[in-house]
Amino acid sequence: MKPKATIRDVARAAGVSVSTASRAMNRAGRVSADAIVAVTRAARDLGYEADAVAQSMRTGSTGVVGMLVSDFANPLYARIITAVETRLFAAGTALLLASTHNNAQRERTLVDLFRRRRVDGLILGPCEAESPEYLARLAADMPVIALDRDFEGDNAGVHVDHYHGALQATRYLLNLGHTRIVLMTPGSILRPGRERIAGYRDAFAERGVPIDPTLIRAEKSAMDFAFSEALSLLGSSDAPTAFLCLGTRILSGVLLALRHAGRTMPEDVSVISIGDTDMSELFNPSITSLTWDLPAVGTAAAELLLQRLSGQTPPRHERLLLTTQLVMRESCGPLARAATTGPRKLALRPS
Amino acid sequence: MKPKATIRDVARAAGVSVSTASRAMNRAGRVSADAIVAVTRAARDLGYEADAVAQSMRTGSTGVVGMLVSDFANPLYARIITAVETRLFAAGTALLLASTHNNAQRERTLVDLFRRRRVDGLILGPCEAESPEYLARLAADMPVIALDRDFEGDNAGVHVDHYHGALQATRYLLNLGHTRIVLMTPGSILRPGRERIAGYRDAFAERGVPIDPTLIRAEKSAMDFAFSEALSLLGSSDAPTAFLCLGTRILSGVLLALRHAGRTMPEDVSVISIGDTDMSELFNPSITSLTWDLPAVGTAAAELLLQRLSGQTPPRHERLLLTTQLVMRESCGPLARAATTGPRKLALRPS
DNA sequence: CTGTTAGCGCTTTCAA
DNA sequence: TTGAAAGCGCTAACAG
Repeated sequence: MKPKATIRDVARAAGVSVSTASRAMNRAGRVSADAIVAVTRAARDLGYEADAVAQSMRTGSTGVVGMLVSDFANPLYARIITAVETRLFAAGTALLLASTHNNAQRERTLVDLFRRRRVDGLILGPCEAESPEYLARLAADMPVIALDRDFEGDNAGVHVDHYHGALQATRYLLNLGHTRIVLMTPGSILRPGRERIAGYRDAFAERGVPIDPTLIRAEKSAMDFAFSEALSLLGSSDAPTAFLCLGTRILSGVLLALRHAGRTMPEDVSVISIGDTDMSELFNPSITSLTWDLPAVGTAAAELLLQRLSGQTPPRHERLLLTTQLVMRESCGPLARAATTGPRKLALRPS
Repeated sequence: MKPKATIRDVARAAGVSVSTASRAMNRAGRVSADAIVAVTRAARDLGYEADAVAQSMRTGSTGVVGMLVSDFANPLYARIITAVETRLFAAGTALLLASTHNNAQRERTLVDLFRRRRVDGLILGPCEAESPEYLARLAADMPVIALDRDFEGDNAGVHVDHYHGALQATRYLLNLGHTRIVLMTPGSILRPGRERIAGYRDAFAERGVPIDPTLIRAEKSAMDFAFSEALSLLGSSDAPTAFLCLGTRILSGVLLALRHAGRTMPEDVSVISIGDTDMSELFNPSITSLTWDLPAVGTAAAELLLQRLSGQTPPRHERLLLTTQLVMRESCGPLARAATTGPRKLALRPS
């Protein structure tokens, strides 16, 4: 573990001063061709790598961006993060990643940690108990790009049009004759949750169909929670005939509940999932999915941040709205009379 | 965006010198209770946050660890990373994450980037074209924990016992009467690939069953690749009756191929998947899975690294070997004569 | 127990 | 075009 070469070593080897060495390597200011050649050679020979910490100290910029999401094992976030990392890498910027576990307390701790580390900017995914004021205060201190979060003041963010997504998906199910439609989405405190509930409500309102509020389950997104919720709903006298599962883990829980209750898709129950994962595509029957361009979210977020970092502070409150698509597959069917009134069918396929 | 308070401001406000302020906040050396109180108060009042960059500069340690995996959208890695992050967070260490896309060139670029950033240590997932010498050289410079990689010299790592895993899974299929068993795994250049092939071979050898090398497909792990490979195998005259799908995307590709070819599990073809994902559990039929404790891999890696960072350089070449388990589900069945000789059945379930 | 001082490695005025 | 020197914010000798 030999001590790393410093710029002084390079300067000495090249027979110039440190400042010339610095200028030569950064191609900044006026430097003679001779100096550039000598310094470059010396640097290569010594295996010199500029100390990013010292550079940060001097320049005030770390070349590091922090990103916080609730859970990066969630495939939806994973794809967004991948896109962010790809874009940042192209810009030579590193990514400091941490998970909030949907815990506001932890989020703050992490933000403080990142701030202390002098990250150049922050990308924040949705998190429980988000407070727009908190965000606004934070954004006053450093560039912040929010994903699907409400903002106060003029700040940048990337939003997905969950409202119209939920509207469209609910309409689709209503068109198939369903009215006992369960909406399951993570937290109504979060923007996506609120938007989805609004879309769902409006779809019902359009038809003049009254809403059963007990069918809106906007709480935890854990699989076991979704499982027990779905199971109890399915066991009720006026059981639902369709599920809008707007969370990866929620979908898993509902599918499991369906199997336990001996219901089949789409005969007994119609299901719409979220995000176009392998699961939705490969499941048998394949699952109709409400989705959007996940990588675009990540790329846009990174792009927005990079732009701001490069000083091109655009109109500040730049916001992107991405639209959703409903990918039609086999998991939805017209409402079967039998499913709501007649005796319940037993398991139709091996479970 | 008010300028952040520095330790000088704190010292002045507390009426002490910077060094006393520093000592008070770091609880290092001898400091009077009075000083601690005054400094703590001043720091709080000023909203002081120590500049981690300056601290790193001075102490030589950044409190940041770098991690490189081929693809963090892969749910298996995602779970490992989650565990790593959780453990590191508990230790106040941050995680710099990047994806190699299984590209040796990119891996080196990233390692250099991280080194320049003076990360305290590195956790490296498997990557194509890994070279043990490269790793050894790297590890001479900084603490490196390798995951499922071959090492030269004495270095630490966490390994999964893919050999016995593949052995056990292959035995299981052989016991069911299968001999036309396809082994699909990412890259035979990587340790996991090599180990699995060895386990597969040895299981056949135990029975004295000859191996058909064309059934070993250890190349790319892309879904479309797996799909076309599986489809062509299924279309051959002596089609396989079982698939060992040792990659998340590989499983997806094979399942899709099965559907396209109109084969059903487990009647026509038996399938074993990897990693205990929702997909394996929820698929219909549920899929027998070769798995291991993913979070344990991450926790162990973080632990090993943290240990080394804290100076307790243990016997150096500390290596952990994790065992695999075969989770029995419904996707495997005894070899059906009809499947290999008689006319092929058409799709049995709606696709 | 506390203050003074010397840098960590780098970039960037400022003069030459 | 180049070099000398200052100093980013912090910690750690060292002297008091």
